[in-house]
Amino acid sequence: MRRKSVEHDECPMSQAAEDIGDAWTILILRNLFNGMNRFDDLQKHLEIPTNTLTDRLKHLCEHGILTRKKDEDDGRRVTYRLTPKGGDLYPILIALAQWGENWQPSPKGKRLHLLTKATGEPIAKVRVTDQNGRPLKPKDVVPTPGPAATERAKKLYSKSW
Amino acid sequence: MRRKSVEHDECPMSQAAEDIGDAWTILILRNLFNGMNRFDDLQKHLEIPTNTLTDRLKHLCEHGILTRKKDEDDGRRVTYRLTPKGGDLYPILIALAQWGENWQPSPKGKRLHLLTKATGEPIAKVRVTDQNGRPLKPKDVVPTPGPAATERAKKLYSKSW
DNA sequence: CGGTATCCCATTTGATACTG
DNA sequence: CAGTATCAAATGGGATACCG
Repeated sequence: MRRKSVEHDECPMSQAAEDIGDAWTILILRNLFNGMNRFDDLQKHLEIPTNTLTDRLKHLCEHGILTRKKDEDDGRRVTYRLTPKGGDLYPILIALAQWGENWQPSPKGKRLHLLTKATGEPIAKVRVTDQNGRPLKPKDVVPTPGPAATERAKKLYSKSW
Repeated sequence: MRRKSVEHDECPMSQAAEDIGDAWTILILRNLFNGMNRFDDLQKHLEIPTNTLTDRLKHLCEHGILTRKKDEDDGRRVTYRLTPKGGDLYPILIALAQWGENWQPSPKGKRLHLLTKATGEPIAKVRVTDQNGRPLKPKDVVPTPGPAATERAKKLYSKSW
C-alpha cells in the first residue's frame, strides 16, 4: 500500500506491517523458517509468479530481513537466509498462526500443531506479559510516546481527541 | 491482495495476515485498542479516506473482529468495539510494535514505550515459549500438520521438497 | 454523524516468454 | 538456477461530492 497522509515512520506497528503484512511475504517467511531457502523451491511450492517472488525477496533483502548469498561451489545457486532481524519475526508469525487457528478454524479440524521438540507438548500461547511473566491485558499497559513520537501519536495516546 | 493459486484456508498464518495485514487495518486496530471507537474520530485522526475506512470497518465486522452498535440514546451515533476475537489480536500488535521499535528504530529515538500500568516498568518482549515459560527458538518447535492441513502444507512440513 | 457514490489513476498482479 | 522483460487486466487508493 502506498499512502500519502501517514508519515512513513510514524508507528512501529504499522511500519512493521507494511514490511511483512503482505500475504505472499508471510508465506515466504513461513517457508524460510522451515528451511526452504532457494528461489525455485519457493516458486514451485507457493506457485507464486517469478516476478512477484523476485519483488518480495528483494524487498526483504533491502530491509535486512534476508541475506542473499551465492553458493561458493555452484555460482548459479543462490541461498536466502533469515538475518537476526528476520529471525526475530518468529513470535509474530507464531502469534498469527495461533490466532488464525483459534479464531478462524477450518471446519475439518486443526491445520497446524506447534509442538515443543523436547517434550512433544504443544507450545504455549504467545502472550503479552510483564517482566515477571504475568499476563497483561490492554488495560494493564500504558502506551507512552517517546522522543521520536509524532504529534499524531502523542495525540492518540493522550486521548485528547 | 487477491491470489488465485493459494487456497484460501491453507495457512492460518497467511490467512490471519490477509485479515489484518493491511496497514490501514493495523492503524485502525491500534486506535481501537486505545479506546477510539467512532467513525469520524478514526477518520480525522488517521486522515483516511471515508470510503477506505468504511471498507476496512466492514471487513473487520464481517470477520467478527469488531462489532458495530448504534447508540441507544442517539440513533445516529455508532460505536465500534473489539470482540474477544479482536481483543485477542493484542499480542500480534504488540509483537509488531516491539519488532518495529527494535529493528527499525527512528533516528530520533524511541517512538513508543509500553509500560506496565501497575509498576511503570516496561513490559516484557513477546516471546514463543513452552508451557513452563521457557523460551523456544524455531529449531525447538516442530510444526505438525493437523487433519485439516492441505497437501501443500504437509509437503512443506515434511521437508520433502 | 456515518456513511455512499463516482471517478480517475497509479500500482500491482499474474501469464508468458526469454536469458546468462 | 535464478531471475528479467513485457503486457493486459484487475484492483485498490484517494479526491470529491452527496445523502439520510
